Amino acid sequence: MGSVYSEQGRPLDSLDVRLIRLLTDEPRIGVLECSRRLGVARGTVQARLDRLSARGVIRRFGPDIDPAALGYQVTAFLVLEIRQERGHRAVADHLASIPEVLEAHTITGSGDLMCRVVSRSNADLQRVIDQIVGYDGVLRCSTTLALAEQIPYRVLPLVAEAATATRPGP
Amino acid sequence: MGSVYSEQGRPLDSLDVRLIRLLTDEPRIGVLECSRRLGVARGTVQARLDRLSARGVIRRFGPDIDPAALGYQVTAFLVLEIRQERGHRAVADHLASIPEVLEAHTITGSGDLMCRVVSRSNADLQRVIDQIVGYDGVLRCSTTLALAEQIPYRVLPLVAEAATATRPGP
DNA sequence: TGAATCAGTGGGCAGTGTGTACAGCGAACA
DNA sequence: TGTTCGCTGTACACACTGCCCACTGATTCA
Repeated sequence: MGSVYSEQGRPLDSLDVRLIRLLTDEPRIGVLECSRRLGVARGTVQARLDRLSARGVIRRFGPDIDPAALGYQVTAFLVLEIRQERGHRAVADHLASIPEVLEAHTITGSGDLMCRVVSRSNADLQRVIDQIVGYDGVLRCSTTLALAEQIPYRVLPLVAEAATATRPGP
Repeated sequence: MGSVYSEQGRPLDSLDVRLIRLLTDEPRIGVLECSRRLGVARGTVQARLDRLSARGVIRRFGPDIDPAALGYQVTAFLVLEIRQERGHRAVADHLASIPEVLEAHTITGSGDLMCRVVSRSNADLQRVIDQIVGYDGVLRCSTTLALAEQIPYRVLPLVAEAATATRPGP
């Protein structure tokens, strides 16, 4: 069946990539400034942005919050084993109620759920973990601390790749 | 020693939280509109934003790209074991050269590096993994597929928590 | 081959937001 | 008690936005 997204309309072209890169580097600039930097008409930039948003490539323009700056300097990845008879949903709801849980995925392998949590300190992490395993749908929790961020989250290289990889042949 | 961030200036107050929430929900609105919605003066919003940026709480306002919309619908977490005698740096550099690697952390536990990668399909994931283990600094790679996103990445609850947790007593 | 469609261009217009400055005011602090 | 700091309200010049139009060039379709 492919997928909802697989059609992709037309793939990204180099202007899309340059636009995304520009906005990533200097997010506060407006459409007009973009058009000047990219050497195209303002309407073009506007149309490209509309299309990228409509296609879902650009999800939002929200502020990017740094948990560390809020005092949450410890990051950990937890793999949970759950009582499968109750389903993932209940556990996910429980996790969602804990602010320190930043994201959660169901996974393959020996565990059932993987989540990313933050805490104020290693000691504070214990409190968060206690909260998570306090729920009786959670059987086990194995914790992996993130020591240093070798590659901070990034998408730009992927965007560039997506544009070149799907470039139609001659 | 606390940490670089531990001082935190003053903690977030409720206006900060409401501002961040507002900008998250409707990122395209400007400072003036924010001030109207929040019922404060425009200068106040401007000052708060400046402070939040200066403190590093708001990292940027960049566009949030959805890899799935680019055709990268498979997400996986890889745990790498590396030749430690060469250090993490070389491996991290290698990983950084692969667009499908979205982030990477050094970790505690039996592995050395954990990274998040995306690919166009399960078959395509093999290609990405081959690229990663093709580098001889990488000894082993254990792969965990992310099946479903139970909690998409979020920070808002944490922001609210940070504000209430540090609220000064009466 | 001719018609239609679509993306891009360049221009204009009214309305609105931005950057910036300034004076006044209340609360916190020394 | 005086100072500092954050917030308010106001003002002004400038720039940008959203929206419109007419025109061009390329591609698709009949």
